[in-house]
Amino acid sequence: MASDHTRSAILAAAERLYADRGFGDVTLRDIVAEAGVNLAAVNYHFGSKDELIAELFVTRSIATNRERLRELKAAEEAGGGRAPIEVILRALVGPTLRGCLGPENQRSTAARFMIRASIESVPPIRRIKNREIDHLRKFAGAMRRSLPDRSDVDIYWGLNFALAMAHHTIRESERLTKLSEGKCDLDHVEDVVERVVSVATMALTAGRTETKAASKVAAR
Amino acid sequence: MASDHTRSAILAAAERLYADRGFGDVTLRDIVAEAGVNLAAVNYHFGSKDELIAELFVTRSIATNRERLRELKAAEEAGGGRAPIEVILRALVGPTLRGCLGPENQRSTAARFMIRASIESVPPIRRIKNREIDHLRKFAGAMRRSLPDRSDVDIYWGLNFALAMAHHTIRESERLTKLSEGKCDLDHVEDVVERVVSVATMALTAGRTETKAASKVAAR
DNA sequence: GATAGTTTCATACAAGTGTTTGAAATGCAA
DNA sequence: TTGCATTTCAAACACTTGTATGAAACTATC
Repeated sequence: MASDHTRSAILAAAERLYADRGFGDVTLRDIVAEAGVNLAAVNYHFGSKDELIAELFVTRSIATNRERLRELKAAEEAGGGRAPIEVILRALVGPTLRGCLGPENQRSTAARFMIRASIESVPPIRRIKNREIDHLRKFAGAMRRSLPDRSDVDIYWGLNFALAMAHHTIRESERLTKLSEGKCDLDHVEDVVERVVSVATMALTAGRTETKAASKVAAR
Repeated sequence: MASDHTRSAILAAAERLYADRGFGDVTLRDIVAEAGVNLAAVNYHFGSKDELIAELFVTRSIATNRERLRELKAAEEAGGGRAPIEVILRALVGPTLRGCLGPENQRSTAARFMIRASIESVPPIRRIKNREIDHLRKFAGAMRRSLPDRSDVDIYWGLNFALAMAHHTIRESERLTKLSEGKCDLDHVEDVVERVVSVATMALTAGRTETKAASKVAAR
């Protein structure tokens, strides 16, 4: 393999264009024009358009997942195999939020790309996301160890809600800013992380009889 | 206007196909074949493909919004202009969840269509969703009246998280079922509603010093 | 039952898509 | 240099897409 020049030029151009304009209206011709390479180069180097998109997404998401697991492992080792639930949740939602939020003008191309991927959900990306379950199971396991009294159902719901808050906040960050007339500050990412972690922790630790709603569920 | 037959056949066929196969790979030709009408009928009756999609989505979402506001208004009138926060949240997420979850084999076409719309987010639908802010403001107002001691920021974050949990649970219902190996039961919709309402209520009412994470946020 | 307005239909159009092809250029080893 | 594999390139291919057209069929009114 000579120098990868064409290959990485395509990857960079594609990520930039998808980040800026979404998957919907970026064609291979747009990408090769931006990269300054020939149209056939995409199929030569990647096989197909979908495989190009998949490679972009896989690269970024394994980076995020590695970061998540690194934080999780560090926390569990520090706690002798059992980490506080807040720390686990922070390892779960922190990397994603840090990767996608922050001052808009200094958001990396990678971050903007991942936001697009989260909003538009194109087939090759959906396929990859479906394989993420094993990764989530590791977090479910850590949460179970952290909260041995909680039922599996409660653990899964807590996990689900934590991801919900993080992803939805990313997806709808523009709308939240507009709705709150700028009062909700999404540029201080660590504050957002703490808000999400805080609520998810409450969801997971609240006594079953603390609220009418919760007890109603638990009583079934 | 004669009999609307063609027009409503197109609407029904389109909704069914979009619900089953998503927006990505349903063409006008698929729709007219399913509806048993001529290809040109779509442009004659709706102007364009996008306007057809928009009409489908608008119809369904104003129905949901009307139901939400009906519940909200009833609650506020019963409480003399101030409703309990749980009831407000239930009015916010209840209609959507009831419309989109429930036993899979008895989910209406409309429900499956709305799930698709929530997952795929195609341009004409995104445009409509952007106009939903005014509608959400009404809920923000009711929540402020219900919790006069809470800051606007907290209110908006609570609203955001409530919607996050509802929508994410709908979008990822399949994954949650798989992840939890069926332990999280999404068929009993009212239980799901109560879980979401319960967590959102905690998020909105928890004392600022109840958890370390929350106090950290409030201290800024 | 003729007429005007609406609706349907087969067909064509224009444009854009990802992909393939086969030859030309390039790089590299012997 | 020669020979071989890799990479680039322009061009064409094969299709699909949404939309437009103009004639035909229909419907209701007078």
